[in-house]
Amino acid sequence: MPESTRLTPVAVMILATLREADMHTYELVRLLRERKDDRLVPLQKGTIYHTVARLERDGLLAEAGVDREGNRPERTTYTLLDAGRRAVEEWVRTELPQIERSTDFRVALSEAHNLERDDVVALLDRRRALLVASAHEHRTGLDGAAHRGVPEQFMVEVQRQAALLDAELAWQDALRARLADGSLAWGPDEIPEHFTKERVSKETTP
Amino acid sequence: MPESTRLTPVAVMILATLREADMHTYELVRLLRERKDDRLVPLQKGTIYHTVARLERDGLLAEAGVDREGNRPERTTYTLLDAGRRAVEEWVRTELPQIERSTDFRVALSEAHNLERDDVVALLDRRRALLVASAHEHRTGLDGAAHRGVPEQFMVEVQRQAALLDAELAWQDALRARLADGSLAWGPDEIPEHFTKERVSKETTP
DNA sequence: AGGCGTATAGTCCATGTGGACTAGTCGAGA
DNA sequence: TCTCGACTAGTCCACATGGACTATACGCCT
Repeated sequence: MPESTRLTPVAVMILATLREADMHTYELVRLLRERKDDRLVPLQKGTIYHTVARLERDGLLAEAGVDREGNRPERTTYTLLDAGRRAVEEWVRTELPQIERSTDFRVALSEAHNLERDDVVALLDRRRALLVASAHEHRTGLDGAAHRGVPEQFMVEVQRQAALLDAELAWQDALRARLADGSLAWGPDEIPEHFTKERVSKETTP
Repeated sequence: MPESTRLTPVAVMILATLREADMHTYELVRLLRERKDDRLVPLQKGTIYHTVARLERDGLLAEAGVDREGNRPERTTYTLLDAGRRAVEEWVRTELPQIERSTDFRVALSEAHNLERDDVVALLDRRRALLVASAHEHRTGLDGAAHRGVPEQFMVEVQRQAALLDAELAWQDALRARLADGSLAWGPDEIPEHFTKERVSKETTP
């Protein structure tokens, strides 16, 4: 019943962040903004509070107690459930091979390190097929339009898309190669441990 | 009072289409889908009906009478008002120089032919500055991360963005050049007239 | 002639999102 | 010491979107 409703990119970011440590909602907001994750998706407070509530309702995360610091309003700390952990992985697996909805893909790429190297390579291969097909479709569309005498000014956006698809393909092939030959460190096992500790503590205890 | 609320991409497409001819909502749906404009933005019926209602409320378009063909349910035909015409132009002027929110930009680019050549060139120049700045920011961000020992696997998405920014810059410079030296026909005056007539009639009388 | 599928035309509700608003607390300066 | 502004933490409402649902009419096959 949980993974029936599709996750939003914001939801994925929240779950992925909770993977690192339990925290309360306001801290999520701060942390995500500090890390500039709003460069991918606009992170409004309202949205984040709503999303956390939904995720709790759907059993992907749960309250882990209420604490109050000093005299401030008490705040509810949340923890990631197993279902949540799995949901992130599944979402990445779904979105990583996609080519449309590019912000979903960017988020998926940002969270791809939650998956194993081989997994990612396979997903990128599927994506590659779509990229090639789409580039081809754009080219034939442009040719057809040219033949039918469609003025070029109406095709400018399509031309751009074709150009960017080429660039994307080149970039992705380079990434895939580095993943396949092992020259790019990947996954939790290959994170230098000094960095693992640093990650959360640095921002949560300023 | 009208242009206070920002237009959505769907709204812009609707207004731009009404520029060509008056039509009723269902026809808008069909036409936009036939032209594959849903490649830019998902075009749901619900969304379009709602959007048209909003646009009417805001005085950007208006009823142009109700007709019934044969015995079919009667349908309301809408016409574009002057405020609507201006709103499209303004929207394009706002979104064309932007670099984030890339689907807005793609729509703006698709509708850029509603603006004059020089206008577009100037807007693209403003956009170019942002592209250059963003590319630079990404590069320094990557350098900084490398120095601080951030594992590369966390920076993959940023690397991609940097690569795509380069490609975008190259594409845009090429377009700008063709606009500036006149080698790309632009604007309503430079559409071959056989095509102008063809455009609406072909799809509305099948 | 009757029935079935598809096209036409549109409504409605659940979900998601963004911005405005509330309200208490801490720190710095007049 | 009082006040003002900024930070903390969160609620609430209006708007946008998507999908399901309704209902009639037309064309085609049998």
